[in-house]
Amino acid sequence: MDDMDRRIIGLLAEDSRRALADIGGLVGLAPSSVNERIRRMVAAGVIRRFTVETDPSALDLPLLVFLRLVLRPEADATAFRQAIAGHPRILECHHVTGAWPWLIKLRVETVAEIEVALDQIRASGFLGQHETTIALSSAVAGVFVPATMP
Amino acid sequence: MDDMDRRIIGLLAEDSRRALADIGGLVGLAPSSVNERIRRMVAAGVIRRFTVETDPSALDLPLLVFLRLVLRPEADATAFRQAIAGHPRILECHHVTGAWPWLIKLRVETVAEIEVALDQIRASGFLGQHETTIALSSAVAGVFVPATMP
DNA sequence: CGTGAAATTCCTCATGA
DNA sequence: TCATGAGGAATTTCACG
Repeated sequence: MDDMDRRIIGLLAEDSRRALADIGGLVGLAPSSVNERIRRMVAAGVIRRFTVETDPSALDLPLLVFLRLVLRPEADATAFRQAIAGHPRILECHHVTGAWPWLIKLRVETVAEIEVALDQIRASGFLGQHETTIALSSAVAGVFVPATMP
Repeated sequence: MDDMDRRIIGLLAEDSRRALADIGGLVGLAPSSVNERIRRMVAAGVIRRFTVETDPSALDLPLLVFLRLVLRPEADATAFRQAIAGHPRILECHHVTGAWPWLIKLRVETVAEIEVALDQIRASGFLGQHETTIALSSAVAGVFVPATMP
């Protein structure tokens, strides 16, 4: 991971379909050298995957929702992690500092779907107190990559 | 945006370097038809860009931080949006429901950088009360796409 | 670790159904 | 809207500096 690698990553983030020759021209390397660096970064896990950023509304997920919650006292955090992993609407779930130890970010099609998601989380049996926050607009929207179906 | 388009997007999200022939084989379409659908989705803005997902730690941004804040009463929300747009560490900034109207997500290299970022936001002159939350671990990490340099 | 050229694979585009 | 096929690019590989 030297500076050259970082420049290549920046260019790929902008447009990962760029030709190796183009990238090479911009960073001052032969196409095959660029190719070799990309191959290494993929192998090292620096690059996790080549993907597409999409418009969430076009995929019928216009609502961005944050859930902050505490688990029930007897809950097993490991089991909770597994219970929510793989939920198609949950984009992120973090264990965080503060009074509400869990922060979940999800995207849904309608407000009704918020309740459905909450019920599904509740079904794990670990849900304690919780708080729902809805995004009204976004000054910086973030990158949306659709879930991959299994 | 029919179901065929959705399947193609799912496959591209998984690996956007897949050959058109592969995708066509999986969804039952000729390579040129897949190409045409992708071209249309890019033109329509359904696909925003082809990009790469990376490991934030490998790019020296291991710390995930959430800021919740209120603006000062006299603050102009539009000016605030512009002030934070383009900040390299701010991945997301949403106007949300609830007692803390703004939610910012950022990635930084060290805890010291949290304070730097806060000071930069404060420099806009709009920052009121605020609360910092640090992610300890992530059950669902989310997708990290590095910022593109201007 | 980087290069350049050969060999392969892929994309593009015009045409027709 | 989709499929076919030819021509032109791009990627990949590899022997060498």
